[in-house]
Amino acid sequence: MSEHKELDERKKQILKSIIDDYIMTAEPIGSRTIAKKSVLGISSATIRNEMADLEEMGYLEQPHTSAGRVPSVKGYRMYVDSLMDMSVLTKDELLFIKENLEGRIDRLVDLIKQASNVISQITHYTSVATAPKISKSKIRNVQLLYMDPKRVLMILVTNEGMVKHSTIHLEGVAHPADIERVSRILNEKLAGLTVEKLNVQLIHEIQKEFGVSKDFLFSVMMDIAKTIQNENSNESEVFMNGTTNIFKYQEFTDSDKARAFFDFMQRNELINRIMLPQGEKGMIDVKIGSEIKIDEVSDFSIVTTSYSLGDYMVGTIGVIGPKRMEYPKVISAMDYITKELNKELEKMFGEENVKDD
Amino acid sequence: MSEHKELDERKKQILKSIIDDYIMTAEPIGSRTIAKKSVLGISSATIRNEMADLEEMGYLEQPHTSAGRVPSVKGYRMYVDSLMDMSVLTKDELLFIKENLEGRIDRLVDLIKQASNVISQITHYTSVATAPKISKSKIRNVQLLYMDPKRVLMILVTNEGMVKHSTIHLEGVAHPADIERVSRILNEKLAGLTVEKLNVQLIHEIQKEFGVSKDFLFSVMMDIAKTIQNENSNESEVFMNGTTNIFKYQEFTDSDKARAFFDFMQRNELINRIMLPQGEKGMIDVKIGSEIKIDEVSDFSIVTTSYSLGDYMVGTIGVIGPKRMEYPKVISAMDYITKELNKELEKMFGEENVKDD
DNA sequence: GTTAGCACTCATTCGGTTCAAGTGCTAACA
DNA sequence: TGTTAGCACTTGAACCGAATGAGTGCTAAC
Repeated sequence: MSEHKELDERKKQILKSIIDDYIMTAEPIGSRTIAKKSVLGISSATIRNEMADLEEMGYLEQPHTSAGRVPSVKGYRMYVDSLMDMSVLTKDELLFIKENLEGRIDRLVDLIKQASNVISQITHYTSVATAPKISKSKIRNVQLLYMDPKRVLMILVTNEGMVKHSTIHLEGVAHPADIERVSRILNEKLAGLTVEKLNVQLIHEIQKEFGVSKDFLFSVMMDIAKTIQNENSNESEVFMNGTTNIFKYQEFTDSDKARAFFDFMQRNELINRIMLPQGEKGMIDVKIGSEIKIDEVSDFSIVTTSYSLGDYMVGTIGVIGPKRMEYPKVISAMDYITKELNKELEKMFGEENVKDD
Repeated sequence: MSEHKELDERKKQILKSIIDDYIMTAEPIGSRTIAKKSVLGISSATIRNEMADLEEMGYLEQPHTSAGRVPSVKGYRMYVDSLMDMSVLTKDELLFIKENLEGRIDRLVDLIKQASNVISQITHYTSVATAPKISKSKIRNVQLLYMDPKRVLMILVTNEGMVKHSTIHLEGVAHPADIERVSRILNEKLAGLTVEKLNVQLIHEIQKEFGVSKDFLFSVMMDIAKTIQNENSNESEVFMNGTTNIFKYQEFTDSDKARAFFDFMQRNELINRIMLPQGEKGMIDVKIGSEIKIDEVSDFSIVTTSYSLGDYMVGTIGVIGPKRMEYPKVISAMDYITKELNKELEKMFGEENVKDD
């Protein structure tokens, strides 16, 4: 019974062994198993004593008296923070990632989807990604297209080449020629601006200069702002891959558990909550079970990190899997993939942004 | 033992009773159950005889000798084709559908997604919809935007107001002013055309008239065609709702079955196969178990129908659920929702198409 | 043609036994 | 004092056989 809370070296080794084993088997680990596998020339009885200590300290739990031990959240925490071996991806994995991310993808969202897809294939867990938020993005081009007397189609291209569109419903009646004229004016006046720059002054200015209807200008600008800021609302669009991987892990073969998982994965607001960017840039954030603070996923762990371009476009990618996740593997995969993704983003949009500023 | 294969009235009644019951309970149905519930003043022994006949004729099956009977695919087929009562949606359901489809949706795909969503909520099964195919659609507007010396963004608006975009990679180096000029020319020349009209002659014509680079024109046109025809390739984009409803049905609580279902639902090529438009316009197509001809879903039934606008835009919506599906309810829901959807599409795009022709 | 009655089948349930894994504790040992 | 062998004890899982009961098919009588 160590009277301080610091774990001595041997306890650490034992804890690590238990967790390594548990991650592979999902079965409670007994003292004999560790005694046999561990390099420490130590009997099972001694290990039993140590395990009792570790349980008392809160690193391990016992499903029932005659079963082996299972890691607690605190145990996993310790494991992730200071016990686990770092892992390296195999040559094949690195190649697989590169091949699937480099080059041939033109669209921002397709790239993100692909990154998510790659992560779930490499890790064998479920991966989630949120679409990038681009509130600080500049307007490259705005175009209004006459649809019918009551509707105008607004197409917006941001500096990154993202294309958004929406339909504007008119109060009055419009003529194609008018719409086209306003379209030209707006394109000229708004190009290069960020959403924040769209304000009442600007409307006045344009109105004065060109004599365009104030109401119409107002609804168009509102629409543009909404269209961009949709991306920026508290609910981002979410991409998922490998949800069925959950069935690979015995603790979720029970159909109630699986169901709970799928139900959770459909709840966008909750997914968004776990996907809030955490920590500093480039940091990989690990949350284990109850640390997530959402009851529905207290049996899971999530590993998230954010991708970005400069500081004006940000999104999050993550992995969700059982608490006994292969943390080393997931972390190294996420790290590498995020870097590749960032590189790719830089390639796609990097230079222009520098150039434009 | 009726010597002809035609079922007499009583057998039909019994078969219908059994299937009605089985749909509700998913338990094999015994002769006593039917004797008690049925209006025919007939003893269980007689029903036993009839059931034996029905089994011999292939309408029923017996999981094991001491169990009740279960409908066979042939039984369900008979039920769907001529036995079942038609159902009517409740006032609340009709209202729910109207409220969720009418008005307030601007975008084509959002409307389809919403229809799929509504179907899964009304039926409590999984619903699937394919994005509309629009190969015969006309070009309303084409625009090229200079991105950087090697890339041009092409934005295409179809007559229905669908916005598509893609990035064109250039061989040579382009100047913004050139791009803009070509953009104007193309917009003028291509507006109102269908994809099929984009051919080599047209390229020559434009080249002659404006002296634009042939290579460049060619790659832009290819891109436009590809962009529209993507929609028309053998793999449409698929929208799904209510996949987790599968857990509601006891025959799929077994996690292997659930897993098989989810695995299937991820296989786009298979979903596309079951979603091929069947039968005539407005027809509701029911396929039961093995009739689907895809092993992975031989435990399911699917009900599909297509939505359309004129004859140049078509997509399919469907429901997938257990073979013991509530066919009457699903069929009436699909029927009503498809009609609402078509009305909505007509409202969105109907008049203009007439006008443009 | 219908039905009562009965012997038979067979999946499911339930209690009890055994089994094996694992523990905690004690006592002996280095 | 820390380590270890040994042992009694706990407990979930697996196995087994009997009882249960839903349902059948068949026979014989109506």
